[in-house]
Amino acid sequence: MRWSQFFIPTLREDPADAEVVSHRLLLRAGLIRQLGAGIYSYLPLAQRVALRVQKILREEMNRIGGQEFYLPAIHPAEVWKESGRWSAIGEDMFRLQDRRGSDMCLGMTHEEIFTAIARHELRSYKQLPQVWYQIQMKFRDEPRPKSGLMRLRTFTMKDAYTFDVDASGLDRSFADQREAYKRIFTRCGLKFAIVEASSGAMGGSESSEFIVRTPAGEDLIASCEACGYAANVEKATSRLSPIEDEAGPEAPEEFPTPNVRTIEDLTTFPGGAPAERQIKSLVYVATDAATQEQYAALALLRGDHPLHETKLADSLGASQVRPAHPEEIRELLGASAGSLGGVGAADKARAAKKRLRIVADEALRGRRDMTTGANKDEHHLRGVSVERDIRPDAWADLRTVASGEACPRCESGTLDVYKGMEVGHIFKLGTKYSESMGATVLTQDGKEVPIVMGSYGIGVERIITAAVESHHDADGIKWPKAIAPFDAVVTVTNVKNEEMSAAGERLYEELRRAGLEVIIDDRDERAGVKFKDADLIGIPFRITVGKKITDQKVELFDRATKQSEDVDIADVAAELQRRVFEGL
RNA sequence: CGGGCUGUAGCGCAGUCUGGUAGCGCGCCGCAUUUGGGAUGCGGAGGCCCUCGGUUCAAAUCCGAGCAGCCCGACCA
Repeated sequence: MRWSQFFIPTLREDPADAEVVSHRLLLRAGLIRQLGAGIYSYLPLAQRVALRVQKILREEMNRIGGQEFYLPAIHPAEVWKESGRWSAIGEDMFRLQDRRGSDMCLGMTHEEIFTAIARHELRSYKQLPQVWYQIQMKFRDEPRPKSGLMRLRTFTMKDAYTFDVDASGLDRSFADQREAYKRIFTRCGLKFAIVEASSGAMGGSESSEFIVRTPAGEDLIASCEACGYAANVEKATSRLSPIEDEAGPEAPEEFPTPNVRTIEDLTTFPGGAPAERQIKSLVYVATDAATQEQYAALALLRGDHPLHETKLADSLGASQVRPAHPEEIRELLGASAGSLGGVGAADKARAAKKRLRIVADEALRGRRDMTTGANKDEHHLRGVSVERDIRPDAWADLRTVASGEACPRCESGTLDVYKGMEVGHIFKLGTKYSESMGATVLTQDGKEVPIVMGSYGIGVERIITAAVESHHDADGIKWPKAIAPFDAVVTVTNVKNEEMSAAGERLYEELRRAGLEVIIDDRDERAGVKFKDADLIGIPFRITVGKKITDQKVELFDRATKQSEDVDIADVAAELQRRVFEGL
């Protein structure tokens, strides 16, 4: 390519709306332009990067037996109604109607569509396993798109689906995908962690996220350096030192607590209790994942422990939970937040004819002589034993872990909580979709069984974003070699100088013949402008053809290390080939 | 959906409080000089001041409604 004719609209100044590093640099380097909130156009430079990412995705998918499909992006509602997700998914789905008034949607993922194919065509265990994938546009009407390509409303996803006859087959397919993902992210120049995650509304038994650490990330990851434990905080646990309680009184004792509204208030109130001796009581409204029925949930935690809402939802089997409104709380328990508690809550709910489910955090197991609200404004109870006086409907891990807590897996480590972005997510789906949609095969002994599925996604834009977040400096992007838009740029410092210009053109042709992706900066600009632009868009290597050409020397500049050296022009092609292809 | 902020030239912004000729920097076009880290001079082009309505002799500016974007939170497959 010739820079003078190639569309690279770089910006000298930072765009006002871009705060996150990757967003700012992708705009400034002329890769993307915004069309709307969470909707971006990819300009030629970005498309070159995306195509290289996709090439890696295809190679690694094909390597584990993947077969590439290309499915529609617009779907009739029927298949989504069959799986139950037409109603289970809320406003995140773009919905529309066709001219006949039939419900349609834009595809936010493709489990239903692939399953619809599988149920018609897969009949026998002999056809399994199958590994199907595609690289396709996805549409999700995010409530809050943000940070450039980090959270988009339309994006490119490599989504793969596996079909096995049984759980052990799924285990193998899942392991294959996991290994493929490791190779993909490594080849793309990313450092990542594989973490346990909640499978959420996706369903299924197990899921792992691939996370790239960056301050711009939206996920919180708890990890232990000592043993390698890593989990999304929506799933992470930690080991707590046990607390020895006194037996306490025979029964809870009520006492007045005027003006006490919070756990904190009660720690300083005369006759109160330290936070770890209090029970925090939080009322939520949960939506059942299967029936869509709404009901109240009372979450109980140790006073100094924050709730993690995803954990609460998972423990209830709810598709979503939200904090109850003050009126709802009063209707249910007859008191305001600040004086709530689990003692007698079930009776109160029954009296109010409301369904209530009480879930207690594991850290409350066996605790006695605790203090909590009395479900009577400005009154609390002391001497509460959780099992004796509350008898929760369920025990679950509800607590959000914090940095510095002890690792749940190893003896010595402590947890570090850091921000990261999800670049890939793999799920063991099991039979959720095959059962609801009737995708079955016959086993060897002639039994009809639902196909056991897995689903595996990688966001192409997320890889690009993570690469920029991980590889940049004050001058611009430093693309990892495998996904850079070009391998090298030949910079002719002065195109009006015949000798430089001619040497540059000859070198450009030679490098192209050597199999390198090269762009020649043949613009009639001053050298400084060209250097700044080359640094900004982040091409890994720059060959500067300048004054030293009289001695047959050019300069080889490494963008990542900023090291440069003079090389004989005759040796450049071989040297570049060595550096570019090394490690790929 | 709640809170905050912003819509003026391609980009970054001033002007709005106190109504009266629409400005600055960068970029863009032409000419000259310059040519290894975002050159200099001279000349020039470029505007539905987000939209609609209202007040006024007069609105970028005041009032009302709407739309859009960004940030925080809620949310998130």
